[in-house]
Amino acid sequence: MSRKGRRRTMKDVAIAANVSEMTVSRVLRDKGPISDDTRKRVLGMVDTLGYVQNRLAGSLATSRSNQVAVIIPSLVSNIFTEVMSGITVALEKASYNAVVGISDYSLEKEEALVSSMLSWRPAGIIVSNLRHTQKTNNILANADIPVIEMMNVTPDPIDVCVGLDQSRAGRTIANHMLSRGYRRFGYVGWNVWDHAAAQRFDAIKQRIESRNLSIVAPDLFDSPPDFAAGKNGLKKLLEMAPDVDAVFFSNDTAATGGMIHCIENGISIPDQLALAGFSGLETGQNMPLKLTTIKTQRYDIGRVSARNILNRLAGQTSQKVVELETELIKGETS
Amino acid sequence: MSRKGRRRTMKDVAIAANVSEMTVSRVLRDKGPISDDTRKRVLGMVDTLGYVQNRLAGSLATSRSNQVAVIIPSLVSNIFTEVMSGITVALEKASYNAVVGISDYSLEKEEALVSSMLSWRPAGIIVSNLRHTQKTNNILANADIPVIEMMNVTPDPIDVCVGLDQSRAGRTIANHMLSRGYRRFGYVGWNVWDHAAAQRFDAIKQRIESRNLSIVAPDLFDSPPDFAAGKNGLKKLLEMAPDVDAVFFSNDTAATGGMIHCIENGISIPDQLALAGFSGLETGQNMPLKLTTIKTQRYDIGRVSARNILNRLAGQTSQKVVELETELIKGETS
DNA sequence: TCACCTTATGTTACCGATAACGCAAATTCT
DNA sequence: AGAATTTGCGTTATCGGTAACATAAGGTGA
Repeated sequence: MSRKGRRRTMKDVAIAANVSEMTVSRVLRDKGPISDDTRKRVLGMVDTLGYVQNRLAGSLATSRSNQVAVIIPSLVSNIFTEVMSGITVALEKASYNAVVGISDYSLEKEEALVSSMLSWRPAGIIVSNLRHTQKTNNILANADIPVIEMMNVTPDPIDVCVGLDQSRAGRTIANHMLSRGYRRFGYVGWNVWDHAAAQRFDAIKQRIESRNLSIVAPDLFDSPPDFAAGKNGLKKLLEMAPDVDAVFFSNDTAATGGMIHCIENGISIPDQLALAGFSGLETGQNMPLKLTTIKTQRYDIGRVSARNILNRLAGQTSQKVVELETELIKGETS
Repeated sequence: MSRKGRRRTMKDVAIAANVSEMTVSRVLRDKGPISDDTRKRVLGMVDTLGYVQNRLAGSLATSRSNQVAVIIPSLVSNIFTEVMSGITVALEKASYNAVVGISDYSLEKEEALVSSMLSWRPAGIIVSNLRHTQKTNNILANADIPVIEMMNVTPDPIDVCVGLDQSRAGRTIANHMLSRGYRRFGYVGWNVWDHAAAQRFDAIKQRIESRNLSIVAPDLFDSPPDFAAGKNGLKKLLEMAPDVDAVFFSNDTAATGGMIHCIENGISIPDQLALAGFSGLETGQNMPLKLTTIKTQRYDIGRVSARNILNRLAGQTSQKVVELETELIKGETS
């Protein structure tokens, strides 16, 4: 318990309990037959000495780890915090821990994070989206541990992908808005680095142009759109193109900001302007007008990704592509 | 580069480059004099073999690590995501990584996380708030690494605390609302597990009662209040106590939800009802009415906590208590 | 009673890196 | 030119655990 001096090791406990280090190890891992007497003695000494396992050594010896590396682009968006909840809850049940890295939507940072995290020899790794640097792809392909690419799906993932069909989601929301009769479209979003959002936008644009209509999509932001950016973005968009009658946002948070802009400026929704978001966050559904959006299973993406890793560590196989359903929420903003 | 076979080690690289393992190690860590020729040969082999360092071994040998453990109560609240940003940005500059654990506001989970994370021998640890189980306190006190308790301040932290004076913040906002002339107060929050919120509430209550006024504070939630809970909580509060003229929320997100409730129900702010939040989130300041709140330096709490650890690892000492300023935002909701 | 199986523990050899020290060749100094 | 450094690299021991095998004591069945 003393503050000074070097850290306690198994040897200290072993000597104090008058057994071998191996016996201490066995007691702590509940392996092999141990007499009640020794167990008690060892655990007692662990406690009085304040011994804390060194998993560096353990993991090195067994080449096993209970850590799963997770790389997400951002913590600011509620999307990824919900995904993280799904992951941590699923891992926790199996006494695994998530080690999180934030890439800030930068593929270079992602590459650095992947290298750095793999050097700790995690049991598995979860990365976001499908686009990576060539080197990242290489490293992941040779990592020899389960690799999940989450959020999006593709026929040829590095290992396994868990997510939703972003293009189909884009088409669905576009079709809905078209079917509601809107004809002059705008887009408030940020596609530069967010490849999934870009994919949705492309699908939206394609649907709209296939009807010989067009969509105003100015490049408004240099960072992922949050509430304030959505509010401000809509304002700017309306200055540039005052006649749009429906606006797509790249996410619900931005769309909610847009709704506040309309409320503040007496723009009547959906008569004057219709709004559509993406994600189906609680907040959007609790606004004065329920937001039209696509509901995604964010928590489940995390949960399923984590479970997939755990299952495979337990020897099971899995499909390469796990697609989760989305659902159109018609809402009151369109 | 081959998929099969065991992981590459330094030995593989050493043999391939025709040098000793030590030389490979030196090249990779940029230590000691190495001829350009050897360096090139080694790095080339590292690349072609796809060698990834094993930091378990390295860290074990040096008993040094570039990981900092961070335990936060939740990711759902924007507060902690901003704190996390501050931490990761600060650590990143020094090539350190944060390893995050979520305690879900449970002191028992926190205890388990602390044990688990310390077993990986991080360079330092950051925990949230000041209240921990006795065992957690013991473990942290004996951890022999920098320990930061963040968000709150106390004269006797385990090691160092970085945060704000929650009680003073509570008094400040209470004084402001009193000075605006409100007299029938309500509170929408969740104090059961969030000790910092409870501290603020106690201070608010004390101020109010010192004026011989009272505050209606029903126990409305069993989970930290988010947007929907704030909206719903205000509704319930007003059913129970229709005559309140000012409501404190335990955070801005909930207060924003409350504002939406008022907008939907034609409750005029602040004439009929005044609202006060806590945190000073962007969103609250972008609502139709700027929220009255206390602005806290969340990003800085994270940044300063991380820097404090880095500085002390570099041999510098620091004060035990680092208090960050708060600022009253008078807003338009009071 | 003896071979045989449990049960409970100890011994030895590693896991994959790095610290500390050693030493030859090349360079600089006097 | 010979001594003193410096440069460039190798050897050995060690970090703190665990797998695999060994071993001693006690119980069991024929």
